[in-house]
Amino acid sequence: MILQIDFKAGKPVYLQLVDQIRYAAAAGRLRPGEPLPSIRPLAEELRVNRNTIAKAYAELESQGVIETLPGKGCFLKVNSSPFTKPVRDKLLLTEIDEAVVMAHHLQIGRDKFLALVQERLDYFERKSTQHDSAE
Amino acid sequence: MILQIDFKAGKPVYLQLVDQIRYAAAAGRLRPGEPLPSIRPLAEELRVNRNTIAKAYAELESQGVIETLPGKGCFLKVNSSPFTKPVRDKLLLTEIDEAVVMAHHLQIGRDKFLALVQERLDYFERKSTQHDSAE
DNA sequence: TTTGCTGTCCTAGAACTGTAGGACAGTGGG
DNA sequence: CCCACTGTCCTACAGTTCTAGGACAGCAAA
Repeated sequence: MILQIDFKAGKPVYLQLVDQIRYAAAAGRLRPGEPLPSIRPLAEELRVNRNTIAKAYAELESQGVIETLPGKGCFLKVNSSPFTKPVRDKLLLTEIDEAVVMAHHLQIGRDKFLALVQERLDYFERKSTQHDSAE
Repeated sequence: MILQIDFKAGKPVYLQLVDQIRYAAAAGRLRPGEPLPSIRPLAEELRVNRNTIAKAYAELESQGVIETLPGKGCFLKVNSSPFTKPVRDKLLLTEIDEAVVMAHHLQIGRDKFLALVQERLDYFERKSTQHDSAE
């Protein structure tokens, strides 16, 4: 887990961490069951308060991405997504709609949009299978 | 333009308006060149300060979605997107990646994801052509 | 010009958010 | 048990954000 934060990015540090960890999990760079860096050492390394890391982990836990074993640490969840199917569908639909609306305003056509989507799906799929076999 | 705001949604009012207008434009419910509701009447109707509406419009203008003609009002832009191609690509890619990462964590597979994307593309396309011809 | 509309700038206060430090609770090896 | 580690809760404060009201500038019809 290589985590980097940008203090002058405008974006809150804890959200930068949330995004990076979500992304890393989707790319297979962080695998189910694997432990996340523990809060205090990571806080020291990144030069932030431990509660900033704790807040990121709490957010990830509420999203069902990680789980906390009291006294042991935080781990990437094996079976992600604690939400019901309708809730999951709604969450995803919102994201998809945002992308589709964005494409409209950027005047990017259906074909190019679909090509980009497939490209990114390939990218994440390739990455995660790489990490499954080798690494 | 039917705009509705939810004061207990947690989301800032001006952002609710930005989203609704972007969405309406993408769905063809608001067409290029068409005027937006003027600030003061809309503010009164929605029971918010005029600056809240003004802030939403300012944000939309900075996104290249609408334009302001001094003394006349705000109108949906005809040729949207004042950004360069690399910037547009990066903006869209960010949105797409968010959706793809979300799908991963919701354990929604590639096929269902692609089906949903196409469904939403169809939805917006259909809506906007409906509004082009009829109504 | 006057009137009434359009959006805009400036300022201010209330509310919220992000970050931080102290004290506490669960776990496991010596 | 005791110590060193794990994460958590509580409180606090600085900074930002959101919303709001007053005064101002551009446009157009009477």
